[in-house]
Amino acid sequence: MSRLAKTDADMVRAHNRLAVLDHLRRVEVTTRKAVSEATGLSVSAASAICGTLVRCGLLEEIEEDDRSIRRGRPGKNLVLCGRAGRVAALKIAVGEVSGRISDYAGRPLAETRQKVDLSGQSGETLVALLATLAGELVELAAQGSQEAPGKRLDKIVVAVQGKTHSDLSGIVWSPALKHRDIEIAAPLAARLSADVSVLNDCSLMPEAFRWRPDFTGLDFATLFVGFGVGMGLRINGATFQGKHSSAVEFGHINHLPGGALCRCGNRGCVEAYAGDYAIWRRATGGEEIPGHRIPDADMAALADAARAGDEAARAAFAEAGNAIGYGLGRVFTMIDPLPIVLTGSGAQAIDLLEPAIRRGIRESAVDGLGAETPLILREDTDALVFDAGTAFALAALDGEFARSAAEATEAA
Amino acid sequence: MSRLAKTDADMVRAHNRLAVLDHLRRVEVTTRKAVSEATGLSVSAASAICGTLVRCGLLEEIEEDDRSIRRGRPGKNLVLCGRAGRVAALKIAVGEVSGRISDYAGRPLAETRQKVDLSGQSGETLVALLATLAGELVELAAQGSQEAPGKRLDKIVVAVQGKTHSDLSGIVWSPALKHRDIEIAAPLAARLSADVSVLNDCSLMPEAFRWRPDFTGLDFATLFVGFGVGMGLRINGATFQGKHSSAVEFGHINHLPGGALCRCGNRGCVEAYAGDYAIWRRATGGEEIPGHRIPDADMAALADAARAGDEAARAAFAEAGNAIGYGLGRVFTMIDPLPIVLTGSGAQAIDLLEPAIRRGIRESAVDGLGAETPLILREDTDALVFDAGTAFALAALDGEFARSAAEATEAA
DNA sequence: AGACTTTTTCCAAGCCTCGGAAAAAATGGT
DNA sequence: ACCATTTTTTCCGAGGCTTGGAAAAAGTCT
Repeated sequence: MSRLAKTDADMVRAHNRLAVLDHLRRVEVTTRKAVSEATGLSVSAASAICGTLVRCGLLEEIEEDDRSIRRGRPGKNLVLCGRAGRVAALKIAVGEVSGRISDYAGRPLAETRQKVDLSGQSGETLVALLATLAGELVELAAQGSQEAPGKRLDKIVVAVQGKTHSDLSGIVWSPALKHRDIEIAAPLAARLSADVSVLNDCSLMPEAFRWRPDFTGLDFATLFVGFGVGMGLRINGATFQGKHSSAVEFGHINHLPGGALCRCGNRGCVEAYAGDYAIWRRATGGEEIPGHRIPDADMAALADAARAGDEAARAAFAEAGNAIGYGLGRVFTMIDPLPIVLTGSGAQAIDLLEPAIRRGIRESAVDGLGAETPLILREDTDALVFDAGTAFALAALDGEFARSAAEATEAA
Repeated sequence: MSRLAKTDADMVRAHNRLAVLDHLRRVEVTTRKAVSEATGLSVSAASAICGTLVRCGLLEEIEEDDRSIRRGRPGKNLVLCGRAGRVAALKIAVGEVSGRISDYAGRPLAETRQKVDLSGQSGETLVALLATLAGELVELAAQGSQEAPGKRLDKIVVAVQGKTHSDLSGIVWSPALKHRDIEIAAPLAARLSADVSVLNDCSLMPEAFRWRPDFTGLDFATLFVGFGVGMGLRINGATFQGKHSSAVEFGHINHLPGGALCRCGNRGCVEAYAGDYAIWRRATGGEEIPGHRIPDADMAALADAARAGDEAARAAFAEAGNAIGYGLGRVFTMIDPLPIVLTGSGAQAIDLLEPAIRRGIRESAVDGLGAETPLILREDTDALVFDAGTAFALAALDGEFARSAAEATEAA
């Protein structure tokens, strides 16, 4: 009925514990006093909460000879306890699955990658594949350190190229798979007895910067330009998740009515100009959509040709940049001019794209606002997705721990 | 530093009081028991809070012979107390200022409207004009009821055509005014000793539905099509406010690269096809932007001509619908397919626009998603803006009351 | 070794909300 | 007319969390 729910002491406790955990995510190491200052809690309350979290096993006190020449009683250093949990970020892409496992402190423990032809696979096979991948990661992590062998995962995030359900339960459609509507979260959770969330890779990306001090309070967009074109948005401090498609389908925002043919069946989408296949066909004079994915090496070669003066290649990249620029201009007009984090093969060809991108923004945004927006390059897309999935998982875990707060029953 | 702030008993109290007030905004009349059920608070807590709010003068108990044939002790009816405050919604448009004053219960007390040539006015004159307008409204309201004469306003919302500062302090630019960067909130607040917020009219519109049960939890867009084209968004239960321009500049989302000339100086904006002036020049074969605002009567006549079979007029409306449709398709691709509340002169010509709008959405959104989205007409734009401004003001007032909670010192 | 400084812990107090019991206010049956 | 029943409201003690100040702890400086 009512939109506003009540609040009580339990929620106060959970909220404040989460505030403490959130602070630790940002600073790595802190003291009770610093927690008090960062959160606004009284020193008594901050100290009490820290004490509880240490007893819960979420935090631990470490001896660290900071030895800054300060007088007075030195603060006890507190850090997140890696042993409190484990999360995995898995990634489903065309012809490949990969993943990273991290401990509760966010330290990566292991990564793995596996080429595999997914296209014809059923949902069960895919879930089995992911379960195996997760098992491998746990195995690899166990080799690294001898403690807590065979420990289960607490939370798994699956990042998928393509459209996912907004309830994080599975895949609606993916270019990596022939089948549609594949349920992932429930069956994978049952197999691994871990919480599973399935999200679109691009819309997840802003999570990678969740605790980065230089991005705190900043709204920005992540832009993937490669075989497809996708976007993630951080607005008002929250990562945007649509109700319907879960993602900002930037690549399918119409660029030119009745324009070039896109994989989605429509005409004139941004992707139909800026996707790898679009740049390729434009440079090679085709109009069809290539049946195969253009290898990264081929795209790199094409970029080099453009740099060497190949006119068709130059024009193809310029047209791609123009479509991206107009798309960004449209987004900026709607939302706000935003800094852009760029990744994918487009980041490698940024020298060819940037002038056209900025010109496109200038021509399409009111007062050309946003044409000078910062462009931050992150060439390693996989790392970005792993960072994002891990942050998403850890944030969710923090929330659960803050709520449940199982105080460890200590001996004597 | 940290993004998460602490919570304490004060915030719990404020939050729960706000939950009670929010419930009352939705139901008009309630009882302590019903409050408990709606908010999730225990009956004791709900009763205690209601008691306090009654003593604060925000709520009052009324005798109402509901006389439904129920046994048991009848609940005491509670309603918002109109005398607890007064808010005004003012509107600045091209050649006109208008306003409505309402009591704390949201009941309109008076409205006024005044044709005036604003274009060359300075900021001081504009503020003086608004102050006079507000004074008139207070006067009119005092005539209606004899109690509390000369009572001041608690909160004023100024809705403006054009771009406003995101801190709600004033106008960046408006088609109604020649001057730019006009400070409104501070000087008007000083004159009237009331809190003042300045917002874009279109982005404010979703607030009109804030407490409407049929819109609760629903994301939707409000679309104004008239002399300009603007949009308001309600996303994830919040009315979207950009950091930079405060508004979704839907009218200036690019429709066709290098297309028709727009008032903003760019080419190909949606407004350059769908604004009154754009439809007019297209129908009359011009390419220039008319120097004057096309009167509503002329637009109505043009629509009638189109209905009577005038080909140029039909084509002009169809082209406008197409641009709107592509614009919506682009928005839907980014955000989500959303129901649309349509207002402005475009609502009067919806029969001419709708087919082209839906075709445009179908051609530009992925899978044509959103082409069948509900289109809700609200022909009275002023009423919509007043509703929205009033709701915005009352919501802000509720928040302040819930926080401050000045318990009235009762005699004896 | 003693004075000083800074961090941490401890304790009583204040606010909320909660749950159950008691009171209040009306209806229905005998 | 009176008593049992039903439903709403109020009252009261308990529990939980934060607060502020005092006391304790753990170093540095002279």
